[in-house]
Amino acid sequence: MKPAAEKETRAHAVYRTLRRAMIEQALRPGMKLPEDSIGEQLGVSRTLVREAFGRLALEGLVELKPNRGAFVAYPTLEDGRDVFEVRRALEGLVAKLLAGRLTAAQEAALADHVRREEAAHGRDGPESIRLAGEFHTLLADMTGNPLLARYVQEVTSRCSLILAIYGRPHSSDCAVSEHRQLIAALRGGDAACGAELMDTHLQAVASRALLHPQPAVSDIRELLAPYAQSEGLTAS
Amino acid sequence: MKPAAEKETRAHAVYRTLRRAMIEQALRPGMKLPEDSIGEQLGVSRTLVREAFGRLALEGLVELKPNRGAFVAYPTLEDGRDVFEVRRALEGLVAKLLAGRLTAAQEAALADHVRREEAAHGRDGPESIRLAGEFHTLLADMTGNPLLARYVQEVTSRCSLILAIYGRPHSSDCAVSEHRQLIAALRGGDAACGAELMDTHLQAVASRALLHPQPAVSDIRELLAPYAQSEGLTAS
DNA sequence: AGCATCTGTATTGCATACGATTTTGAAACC
DNA sequence: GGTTTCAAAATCGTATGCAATACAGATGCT
Repeated sequence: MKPAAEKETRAHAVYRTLRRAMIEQALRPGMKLPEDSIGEQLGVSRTLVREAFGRLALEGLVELKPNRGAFVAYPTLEDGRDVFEVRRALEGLVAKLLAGRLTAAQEAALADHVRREEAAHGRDGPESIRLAGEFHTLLADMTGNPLLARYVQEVTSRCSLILAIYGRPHSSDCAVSEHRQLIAALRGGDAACGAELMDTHLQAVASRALLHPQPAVSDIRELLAPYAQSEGLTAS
Repeated sequence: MKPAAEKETRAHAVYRTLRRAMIEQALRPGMKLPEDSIGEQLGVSRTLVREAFGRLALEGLVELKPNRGAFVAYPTLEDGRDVFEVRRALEGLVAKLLAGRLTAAQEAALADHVRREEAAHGRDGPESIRLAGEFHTLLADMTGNPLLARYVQEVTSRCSLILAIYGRPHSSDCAVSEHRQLIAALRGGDAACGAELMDTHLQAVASRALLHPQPAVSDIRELLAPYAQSEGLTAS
């Protein structure tokens, strides 16, 4: 009956929960992440929270200050420039690998995703940001290169943070049409053209990121509650 | 720039120890890594060993099987191809960024490193492999892009494993001269030329690792060696 | 003998405990 | 009033303990 799915440890659930909370900006850059309260809120012990922190730190989403605790990363503008630099190289490779090799099913999946992006576009809430990122990870997955896919996911996450800090409120407005163009170019099959378009798209995303300060923190528990529930984690 | 005088937690020391042991092939691909015995050997508790495992797993050096424990990763040939594919993209960027921008100090550091590579070249032991990898991480560090540097370090680590499994004994023989050429090209300042040379160098490394030719039958013994060892079987 | 089932043991997943370090905040001092 | 001191509280780093799972050898059945 069941396709022998992975058992998915709870530590990983905590990781995914926190990750999503950060991508969707429920947890804002710079916020303190106390092991105790987060564990309590998610119904797990500090051990698992720490495990998640370690992983998130490696992905650049949290910063671990020795003996002082974990914080949602607050990348500088220069960090942002570095990330985009790497991202362009990685996604350039994605485009090169995918150009002219998209299956019909893949094209459908992409079209479907863009449609969802469009639907979420009105309310430019957290979902819109997440979907825009997921378009790129979806493409990366299609290369069949797991390492490449993981790296793209990571730089995409980091970019979400950077946009959260420096991006203008309506920054993701025009992304949808650019995604459509990109799909068309990849279907066209010219690798150079696809890579080029990907590059200009990313440059556009990067340039949309300009200086813009952001508000401060509030209660972590409240922010996490909806995430905990949707991931199957229940507090006491 | 961050002052961040890291206090270097013991967990990180465990990580570095294990990492080096794997790069230098003291821990061979496929070996079981029991938390208890390793912790005992290193004088720390399982907690810290687990923490190190988590990090190493993310870097592809260990494989974590749920409820079964940690093993030194045993990448397939296809994994190897994927790694080299990403590696070429990343290091192509390194070359592009560095071309014509090497300071005198940097050139000196590179020359010095190549000299050390040459020195270690006679005994083609683990040290030779490690140094060859470190040349690339050294270059990546010089870009001043920490993310790029981390990725290059990671793919380099993974390549070390792959070479340990599939590489021929004298595979790193000619690498030194290629490194010299590369430095010269970067000093020359033509970005395209530097990137090109980096690419061919990496292709050469990859093909030396038998990624392009199929592994011959005679390699089977070597493929099985790590397994044999982890099972307590001794061939020769 | 060959195969399935059971049971003991080793090892992991996770929680908890405790000393160490940092932070807080109030009292003391200039 | 502003700064310094110092103790209490909060939080982290690490070790250890317990339940759950997986593995190996023994036992029973055909």
